[in-house]
Amino acid sequence: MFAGCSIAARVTATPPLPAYLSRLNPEQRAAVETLDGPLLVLAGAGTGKTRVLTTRFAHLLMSGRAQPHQVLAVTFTNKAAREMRERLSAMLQRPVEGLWLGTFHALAARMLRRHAELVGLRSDFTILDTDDQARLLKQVMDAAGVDLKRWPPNGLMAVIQRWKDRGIAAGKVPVAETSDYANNRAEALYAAYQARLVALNACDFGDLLLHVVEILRGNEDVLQRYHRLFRYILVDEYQDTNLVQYMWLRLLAQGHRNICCVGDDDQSIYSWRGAEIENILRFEKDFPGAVIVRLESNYRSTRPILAAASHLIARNEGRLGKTLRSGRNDASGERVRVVSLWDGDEEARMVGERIEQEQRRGISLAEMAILVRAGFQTRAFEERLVTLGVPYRVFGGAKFYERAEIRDAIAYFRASASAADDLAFERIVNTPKRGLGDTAINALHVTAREGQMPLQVAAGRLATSDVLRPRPRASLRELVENFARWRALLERESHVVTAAQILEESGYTDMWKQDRSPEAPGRLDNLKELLRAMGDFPSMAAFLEHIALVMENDDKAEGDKVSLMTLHAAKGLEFDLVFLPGWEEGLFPSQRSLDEGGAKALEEERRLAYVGITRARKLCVISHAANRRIYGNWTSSIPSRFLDELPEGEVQREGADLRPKAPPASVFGGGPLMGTRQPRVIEAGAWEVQSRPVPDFAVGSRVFHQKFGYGRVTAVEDGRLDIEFEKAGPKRVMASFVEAVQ
DNA sequence: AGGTTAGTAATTTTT
DNA sequence: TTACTAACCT
Repeated sequence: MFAGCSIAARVTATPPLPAYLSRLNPEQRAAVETLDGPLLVLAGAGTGKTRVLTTRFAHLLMSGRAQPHQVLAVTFTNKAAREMRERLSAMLQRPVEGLWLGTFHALAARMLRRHAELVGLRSDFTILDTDDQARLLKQVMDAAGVDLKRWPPNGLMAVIQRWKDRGIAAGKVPVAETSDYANNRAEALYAAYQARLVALNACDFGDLLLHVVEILRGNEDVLQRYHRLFRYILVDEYQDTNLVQYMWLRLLAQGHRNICCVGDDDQSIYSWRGAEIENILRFEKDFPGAVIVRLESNYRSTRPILAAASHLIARNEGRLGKTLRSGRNDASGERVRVVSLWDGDEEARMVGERIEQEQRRGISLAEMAILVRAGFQTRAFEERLVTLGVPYRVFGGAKFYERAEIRDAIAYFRASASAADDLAFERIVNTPKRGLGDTAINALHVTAREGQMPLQVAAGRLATSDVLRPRPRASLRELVENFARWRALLERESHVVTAAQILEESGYTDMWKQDRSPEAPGRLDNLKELLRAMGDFPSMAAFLEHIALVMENDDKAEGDKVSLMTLHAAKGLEFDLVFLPGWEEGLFPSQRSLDEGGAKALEEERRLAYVGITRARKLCVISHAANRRIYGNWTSSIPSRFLDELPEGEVQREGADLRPKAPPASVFGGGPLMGTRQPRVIEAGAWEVQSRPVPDFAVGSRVFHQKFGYGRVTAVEDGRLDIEFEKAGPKRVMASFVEAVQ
């Protein structure tokens, strides 16, 4: 009884712990409760990052530290933003309004609309998609007389994008960041492109952040306003931020410095998109006095999986350092499998068999995934799964809003809503075909430029002049009349009804109805889906404003299906069973990455491997094939160096007899790869050499190959043979895989 | 103007 | 191998 009293007294002495905090482990609680000052949360894979983020947000509100609108919460994807919003309102048990929660781009766009005039835009500026950007840039280059064959627009696009990622505005390119593209004309073209954007009252994705940073830098009063507004800043996936995003955050965090960044340097895999891993590595320097909390208790994977991932990633030099430990009691489990196979077909067969086997053992297909380095690798597995009748779903590919039919439809809507939207009008002026070819389009541009008018107005002029032949002239007249009518209709009818009418009357739906290709019905479905989605918005203007930034990806997770996707697309997901095929030098790590980025790129490839392994909860099956058909011809490959970097004790090797000997000269040739590579140690037994000695082959000798059958040697080079096969035609194969006959 | 063919290039893609 | 683009023919 006395004991009972004293416990009661102690409980009432400290305020009761809110339920949402009691569910956290100590390190997670530290991440949630360290509210003031800069905080970096290093969240290893599977350590409850999302839970910490949302709990921290909820804690800020519940403890009365901030009102919902006083917290700036930034994510990279719409999906992450949506998830955070949903979990937050579940935690607070009410819908939350007025949040500054969204993607970098959406939040920047929201700010930019408020201050657009400070960078020469109107607040109703259009956000261009990649396609519009490319076309506009091409026009600018064309006008500047650049030889587009010699200097592909995509190259300049990349240069400009990189500048924007790094916070460099047109006219302010530092000497160290110049590009020799098109004989040093890149800077001038950048300026011309930006001028065109302003003239069109438009900006691209990169501009959203860059413009806002310029505004915050140049307008103290605006900056002050945001300092007063945001008391706390939360950032997700900090390892993926680029320089301009960092600048934006830094400007906003000046003063109170209540910035909490959550991320994992070991999962930084987007440097090629401008992400700077240095941002997270130098957090302490950027924000002196910063607290760092490491989340290292992993609740996702078995011990061997964690051990394999940790051992591999420990090879990287540039990392803050973190060790995943199992947070579960039941964490023993099966060793990671490394399976060696003869060729890609056999690899696909192996994966298919194991999928069926595991399915029989009660694991659902939705809990299995095949994760590949590059998109084209999914094909072999698709073919196999189709043969087996195993349902699967391929993630990635074109996003809903990136599909041609969706962009076309939106272009119609944009051009209807605004006669000044030249890019939209130009996109659909001859879609469906209206007999308006190069001559007509050129005439349109000339008229528009001379009269300083939008293309649609120019089209009206041309329709009543005799510059064009009768047929295109009539087409233009009809189109101009249509747009005028649709614009009027938009004023008095619902935007969904109008949209449906636009697609009908323009002949756009008919175009797809008459299309015989197998994709056509799907495209019509997508258009219907688009119209349905429009209903969620109050007006056409509201719909168009949001579409560029927040149109969702189409992949609905319905049905029990195996997931097929790239390693990049898999970040943030988890599965019971994960297949990681194609672990071969050249493919993974990717030769191209290594060529372009050297040692740093190799570390990023290794992080990609780490991401892949840590997606698995129960079993991870890694494989490589000795032979693979790449772009139509057979190539032999050596196992990925990453396979040597797995801890021997946690790994079970299978199918050793088919592996080729240690790298003779790699089929990928010398090149930078050889320069950046560490010398490999081939453990005896691990990569068992074929017992049969490799005989010498003379040009002209007759040989047999397991896969291609009989053939005659036409050339011998460095352990490889060019062989003219009787059935399979000319191939280049490793000498060790053929045997001499007669 | 529009369809056909030959030539060439080929990762990863949050917005 | 495939997919996209640019010249080329009708």
